[in-house]
Amino acid sequence: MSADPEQHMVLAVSTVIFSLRPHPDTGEFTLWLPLVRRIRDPFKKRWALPGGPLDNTQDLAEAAKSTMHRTTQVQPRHLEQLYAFGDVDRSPDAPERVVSIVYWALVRQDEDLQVVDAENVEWHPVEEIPSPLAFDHDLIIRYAVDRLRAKVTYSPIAHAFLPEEFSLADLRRVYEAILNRALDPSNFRRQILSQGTVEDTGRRMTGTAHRPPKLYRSAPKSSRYALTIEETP
Amino acid sequence: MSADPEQHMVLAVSTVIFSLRPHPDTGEFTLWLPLVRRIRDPFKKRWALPGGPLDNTQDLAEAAKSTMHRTTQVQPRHLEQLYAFGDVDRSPDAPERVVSIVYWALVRQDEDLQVVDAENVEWHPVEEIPSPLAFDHDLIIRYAVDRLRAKVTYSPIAHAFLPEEFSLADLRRVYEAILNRALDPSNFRRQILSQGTVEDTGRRMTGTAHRPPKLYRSAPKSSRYALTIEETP
DNA sequence: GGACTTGTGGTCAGGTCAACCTGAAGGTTG
DNA sequence: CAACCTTCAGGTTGACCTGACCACAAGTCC
Repeated sequence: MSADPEQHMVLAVSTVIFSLRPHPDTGEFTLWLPLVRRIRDPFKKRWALPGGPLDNTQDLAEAAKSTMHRTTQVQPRHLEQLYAFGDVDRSPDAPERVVSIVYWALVRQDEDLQVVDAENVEWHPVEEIPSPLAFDHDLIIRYAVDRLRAKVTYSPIAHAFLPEEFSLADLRRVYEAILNRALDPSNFRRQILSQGTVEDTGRRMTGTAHRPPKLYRSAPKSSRYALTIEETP
Repeated sequence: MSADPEQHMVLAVSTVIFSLRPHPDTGEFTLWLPLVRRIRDPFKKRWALPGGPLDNTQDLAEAAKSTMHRTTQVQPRHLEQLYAFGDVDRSPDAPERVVSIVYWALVRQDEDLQVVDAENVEWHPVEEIPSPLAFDHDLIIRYAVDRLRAKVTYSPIAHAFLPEEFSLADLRRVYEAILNRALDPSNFRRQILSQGTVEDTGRRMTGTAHRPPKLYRSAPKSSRYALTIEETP
């Protein structure tokens, strides 16, 4: 247990990095995220979220970004603070008490492809996490997925998964992967267009085996929200 | 400035405590919150949110609750983590870097009335905050109010302001105070009843100068949300 | 009793959303 | 080449939600 008053306290940053890739078996798009295999106790050899102690010269979001880049070489597209986890007993057997400020991020599909798995870093489909993870990281991931699902329904963050230009069907497949259910193409189209978060590029995709779809880009954000603390690098 | 790598880092808890009281001038209900006058540098004599360093043996929420009780004698009814503020330059002139995990809470009207203002603690209407506050506390309050406004529209937290039994008009006045606009009594009634968060006690208020309203109590929470990290003491 | 105030219940028009339908525009296949 | 298949693009319909408004209920106050 960790209730020794004399014990050292550590402030750390953990990161949940979402990417979108086809599942190797089914070919369906699903969420993936990188895990790091721990090489020391506690939880030696268990998988864990990328993270590290907070550097005294970095803002929290900076620290999250550099942790992400250091472990996975990705540049997050959407970055947002999730929660601060700090229960006393969340790191049993650890020599020190750890308070983790968790950030979650979305990375773009095309950038993601350049990624080569480093040693002790592996990407996993979010429904096939090698549980139990170290610490309370299973809980953190569940919470992050819930937040992503909720947020995608009222905020245009899904664009962050896609490259510069995309068809509405691409965007719909992103939503379907996140929400894990099929969406009516026609209704989806109407909703997205009505909210004004995408704009027509005037061009169409070529080489499709069917009617070529229009290409869109995400519209420059109008300041929709009065106040936002989220960072979007 | 605070970018000295050798500098000490402190993990603190700050709290935004919302209460509902009539405004002394207009008699309209508005949000109030307690502030503490700082007695030492930095920001000596400025008003600040109640808070304190995180004790090594306490969970974050516990620490928030004990800070609230210590400074204001209130027992929060709804308690929720707001955000972790940790930019390097948020405490200029402070001898150490401070990362603050902020909680916000709602306290019940009737409990609130027992409160006697301690020295250096004062309650203020939320639109009449004595700005500028210490540190980034103005920003924190704005953020907390935004969150409260948003949350009240999709979650039955407003009940936390009211005593055990209340009329729908009482509840409506709470919503009106938070959202800062008038609501149609009839439509409000329909919405609240349809969401099933209150139940009829079978009794009516007495001694009113008009038709006596029914009394309701808040319904036992069904597990509406799949996953919640919020604490409601 | 009559005026007044607030609670309670209902109607109605407009908007939103999911389910469904139809045609357009390409490639694919015999 | 012609028939066909797939996906995009756009429209229609009905269920439901919401806000504005109306009418009555049930007390107190003068």
